[in-house]
Amino acid sequence: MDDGYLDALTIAAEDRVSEFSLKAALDHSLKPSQGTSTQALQALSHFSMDDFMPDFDAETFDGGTSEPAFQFSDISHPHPHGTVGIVQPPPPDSLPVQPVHHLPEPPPGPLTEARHPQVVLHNVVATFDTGTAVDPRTVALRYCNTEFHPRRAAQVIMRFREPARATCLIWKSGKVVVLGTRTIQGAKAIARKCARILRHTYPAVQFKMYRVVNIVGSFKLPYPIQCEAMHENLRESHSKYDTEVFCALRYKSEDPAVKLFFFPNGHVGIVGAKDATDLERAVPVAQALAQPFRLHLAAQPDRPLLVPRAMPLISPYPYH
DNA sequence: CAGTTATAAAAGAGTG
DNA sequence: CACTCTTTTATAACTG
Repeated sequence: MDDGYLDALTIAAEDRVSEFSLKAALDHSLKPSQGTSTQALQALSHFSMDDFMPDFDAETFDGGTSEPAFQFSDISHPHPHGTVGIVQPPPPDSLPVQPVHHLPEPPPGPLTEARHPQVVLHNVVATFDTGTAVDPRTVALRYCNTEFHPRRAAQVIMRFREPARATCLIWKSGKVVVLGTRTIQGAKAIARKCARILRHTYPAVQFKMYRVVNIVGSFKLPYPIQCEAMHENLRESHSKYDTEVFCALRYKSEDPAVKLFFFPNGHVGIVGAKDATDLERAVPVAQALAQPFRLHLAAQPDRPLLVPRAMPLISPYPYH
């Protein structure tokens, strides 16, 4: 590690430029012999953390003037399908977030929770095309909070401060993958933010072909499940249950086209959803599949319970 | 406590 | 040409 590198790191720390970005730039793009530590620092120091990740403002963002493709309607207005029955996970150290939109009035009865388990959205994956060739190395050099390991992968990783761990993967073709947001609208906001940031360097950057490709969510059934018995009752092509490998029953749903994970404690994971409707429709499907195999601990004490090998149910549940 | 197991999805370079 | 890798995310049992 040469002196120029250490100097650059020191000054970078003072300038609030991230160390790993500078390090990546030096390691993968620049040679100390060329005196490029200073060069890299100069390039990076043009951008402070706030320049790089300004708070999103739907009113001023991109103005919506130069490119008709930029529409803010989906940010300022609810999703066409709404987010009925879907809530965001509560932020740490705060009260649970209530659903944004109105839920239909639940039918009377004690099983309200069982009839309307609330799906929590955990991750959204989306893609878009800037329509312009991008040099990953240049992007890694120009912006802080980017990561580029050309020997490991071809894309530049651009991480965002808000929401936490929101990430964009940028390829030299100009195509971008957006990851890590917990709302469908948030993914598009990050995508647009990425496009705007790239436009600093590549003025021709557009925002084309945006689409959500995958949504991950989960919900809790109010009873434990006999996964072994459930698996035996399902078509072999659609159900996989091998506790030696993974402790959940994996179910391939066709409508909606998602993968469901049934955990013995009643947690159900949903992956592969394309929109909020897929998540909503997965709930009754999962309920119908699991209901006949819920554990009735107090009902039949004489019958031995089918206990999954890898996950013994230790504590009794208050369901009869 | 971190990593492994499994899952979807996109991108594209790299490997067999 | 078909995979693998990389990234994100929840879920939970198990290993080091």
